[in-house]
Amino acid sequence: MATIRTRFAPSPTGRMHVGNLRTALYAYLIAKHENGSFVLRIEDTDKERYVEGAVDIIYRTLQGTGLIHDEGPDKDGGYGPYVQSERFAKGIYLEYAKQLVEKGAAYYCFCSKERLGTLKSTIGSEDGDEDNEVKEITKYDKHCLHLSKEEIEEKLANKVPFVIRQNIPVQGTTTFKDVIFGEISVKNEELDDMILIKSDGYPTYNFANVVDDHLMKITHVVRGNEYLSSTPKYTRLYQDFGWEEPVYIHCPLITNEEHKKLSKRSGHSSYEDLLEQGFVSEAIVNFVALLGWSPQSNKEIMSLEELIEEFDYNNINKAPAVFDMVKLRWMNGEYIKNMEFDKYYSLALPYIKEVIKKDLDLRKIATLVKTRIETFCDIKDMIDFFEELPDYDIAIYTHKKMKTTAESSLGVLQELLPRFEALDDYSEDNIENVIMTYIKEKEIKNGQGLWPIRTAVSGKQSTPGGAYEIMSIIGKEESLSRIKKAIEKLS
RNA sequence: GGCUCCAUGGUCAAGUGGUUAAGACACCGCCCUUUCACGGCGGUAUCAGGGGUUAGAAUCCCCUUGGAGUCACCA
Repeated sequence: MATIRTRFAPSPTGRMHVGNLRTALYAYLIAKHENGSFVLRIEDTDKERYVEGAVDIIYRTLQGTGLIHDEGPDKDGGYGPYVQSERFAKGIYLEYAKQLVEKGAAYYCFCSKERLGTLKSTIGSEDGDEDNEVKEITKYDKHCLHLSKEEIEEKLANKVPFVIRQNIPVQGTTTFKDVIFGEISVKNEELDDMILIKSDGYPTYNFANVVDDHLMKITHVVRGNEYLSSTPKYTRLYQDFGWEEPVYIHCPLITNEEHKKLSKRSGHSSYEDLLEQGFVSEAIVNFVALLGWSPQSNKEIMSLEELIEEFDYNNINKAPAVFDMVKLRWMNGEYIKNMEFDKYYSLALPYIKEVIKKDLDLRKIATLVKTRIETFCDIKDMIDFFEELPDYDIAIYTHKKMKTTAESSLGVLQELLPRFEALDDYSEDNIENVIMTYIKEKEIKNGQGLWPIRTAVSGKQSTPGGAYEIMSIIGKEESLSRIKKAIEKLS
């Protein structure tokens, strides 16, 4: 069996959306599972949509997720160039398009936009109150197919703008096979004579894709389900060229909560957005891998290596999957909890420093919060009280389960204040000692003694860490000040 | 609207003719506990509907319904 070669072929149009990332991931996993090659190809045939810097984003994303390509613009594997605009410059696409013209499988078309406009027919529900989405549909009428050789020559000589269209037979059906969806047949009459070469000379995505996949010896084409309906046209192209078709793997769509395809516009996250939202790269990859596929073993938390080991594209689901942020959050929390401390600390530090300006033990704060956050962005609201005592309502001193009230709390704080004043070394142990001694003397429940203190020094109903940790972190001066303030409030 | 695809809990999903229909997230309860988390234990909840095929259907076929994708000189 030949070595598997898959490719990831993004367009440099902005950030990497999760659907795109998932496609890249699967392409990578399929190749790596079989020790094959993963190729990166930049599809920049649309100069209108080209975004400056987008290529860098692609590199950074691949780097960040660990989807390392074996070949690409920066790693020549003998099938370059790997950037379509460079391939275009070499005249590759036009050359192949002309081949098809020779064979009668494609033809020059000189129709104006205006004429094309007259071919449009409008569909859509005018009476539908809800979704009266009106669409225009064009099916080209093969008008230029019947131009004589002389007419074509003349127009070309006169520099009449032209495109090259695929000539799809009027009769018969076209069938292709997809690994996930099986055999799919479409009547040829349903297929439009799609444009292969645009009037600016550039190839369309569909054409460039076929030519490049063939030239780069791609064995498995991994792409989103949205391409399923254009695949028959690819099949025709392969057949017209006399090339062997690759194995198609159309991944199920990733949708939003409304079960609609994720798109930039739906305000949904790209990989970069997710990083900004405090997610860990590994968690994103892990989560996305499980959208549409699940391993034989019931494992959910899987490293990229484990994914490579277990991935089997025959087990990919057909149905679209909803991108569930809640579960991503959970998974991210798992990654954070299991993360080695130093790595965690370096990632968490910027978020901590955003709120903590005072000279506090940031490592300690980071530790307290490690098992409590799901994303790094959760840190902020959790630790703000270390920096400054929030304004709080004394109602929070009342806790039924702790058996505390504002009155009982006042008593505890007043009695404890002198002992805290007497204490110099605010280590956790010392503080614990002071408090527990007091609790034993008074023969009260732990909660009765601890709740008022934690509340007083934090001003919050819930906090990461307890009384000892908090006091030890904010130190003597601040602790006393907060307790005094509490006594004042409660009096 | 045409074409194509899809259909197991709220979500991700196992399942491939015989199961008490896994597991995870979420939700609820209990335990642990100085709060909140973490952790542990338990619970609610799924085969869209209708016909077949079969001794037996979540699994095979058909229809209905519902949903999605696509129909560009965008990818």
